[in-house]
Amino acid sequence: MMLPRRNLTVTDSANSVRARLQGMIERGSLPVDGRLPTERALSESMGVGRRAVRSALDLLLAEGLIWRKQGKGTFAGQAPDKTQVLAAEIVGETNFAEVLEARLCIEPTLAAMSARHALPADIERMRNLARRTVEATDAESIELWDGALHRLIARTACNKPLLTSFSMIDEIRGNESWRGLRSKARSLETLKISDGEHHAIIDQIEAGN
Amino acid sequence: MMLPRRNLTVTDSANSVRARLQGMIERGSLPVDGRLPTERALSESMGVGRRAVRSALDLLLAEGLIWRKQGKGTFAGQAPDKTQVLAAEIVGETNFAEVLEARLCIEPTLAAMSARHALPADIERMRNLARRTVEATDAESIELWDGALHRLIARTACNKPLLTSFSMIDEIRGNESWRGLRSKARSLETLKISDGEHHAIIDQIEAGN
DNA sequence: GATACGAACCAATCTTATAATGGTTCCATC
DNA sequence: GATGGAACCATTATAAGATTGGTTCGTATC
Repeated sequence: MMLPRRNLTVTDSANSVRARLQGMIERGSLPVDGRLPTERALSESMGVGRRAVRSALDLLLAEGLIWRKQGKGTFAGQAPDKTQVLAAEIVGETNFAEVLEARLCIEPTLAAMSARHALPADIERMRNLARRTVEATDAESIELWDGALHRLIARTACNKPLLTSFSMIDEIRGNESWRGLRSKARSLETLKISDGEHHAIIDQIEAGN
Repeated sequence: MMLPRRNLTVTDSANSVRARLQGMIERGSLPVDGRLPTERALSESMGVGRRAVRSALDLLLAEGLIWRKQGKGTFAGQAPDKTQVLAAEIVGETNFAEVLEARLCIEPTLAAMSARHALPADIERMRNLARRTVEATDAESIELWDGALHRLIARTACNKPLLTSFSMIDEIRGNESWRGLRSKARSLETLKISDGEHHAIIDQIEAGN
């Protein structure tokens, strides 16, 4: 093992740690709650400084693979949102048209905010999700990838109140009892917001508009 | 098993306690959180048994004047709903600028929806609230009436998901810890959205735009 | 004998103190 | 300049004790 190039110093040890952590995450060798070892524990077990561990975690955080909370810990996956209960309460007091209206109010703003905050890596992931959406064949897969794209845009908008609102509305929309309505709405939606429009939106976000 | 005619007998001392408690509530001689003394304290201070106190509280509970929670206490008014809980959860994960952005996203849409659903009586109430807002002198009153106007517009929009989002964001905005920031934001806001603009908005809603 | 009071207990919550964790800064070393 | 180590800060978790509403039982007083 030789590493003569000291140029890549920042990414050198940190990226090694990142790779090992990513392996742990993807191997699923974590507690059920997805909790990672503490930074100090990782620093000791991997024989590197805590700074390198934090750099690695910063990378994983930017990739959306983990989330952290001071005083709580580091966890794989996405931060939990407590919007389910609220959504379940509302789902009986509204209808599908209202939910569509609400989405049309919030999502364009989220996209505009995302344009101001999204990182190149985020754009890359958006394009991947848009590609998976158009490549998907069955209705369930389309909904899965399309939903992931919308959630990614919402998350990269960096506005917690609006993100929570979006999550809640998205929870309502995803309600099981509206499966039939969703498929009908999707056929309308795919006519209007086709794959090309998806990429057009992402282009706008990338351009910062 | 046992529910004979305790109703009549208990009402004697219990009803007396109920009256005194109702007086306390309506007189406003309670802490800001509306907390009532504990059952044991009331029992001692009023010279009756704890059972009588509980009967009195049961009556007030049935009347909707108080709410209770085991291990927590007895409080005047209504129990906080889930949007308040959700708002309290995310108030620590956001900042004032984000809340302002979120409001600017949702409120214009709510006004537009209100224009499609508001009744003449609603318009009348809006004008009243706008008048009270401009007539108010101290900052606290302005905030009170202005908030009521915005909530009325949100309610008359007839869109439950968006109304819930608005309520949640409004709860965050009203957070106690941001009192100073709010007064600063208000001075900016009153410059832009003056009383004239309030009425202009209401005019638009009345016209159905 | 019915009712009310006091006491005790239970379950949920609050309060407080302590420990743990992420976030940050500083310093010594290479 | 980068790395590792240490210390400190702010937030959260955890555990123990106190508080509070919910419940039951025994006794006394009428």
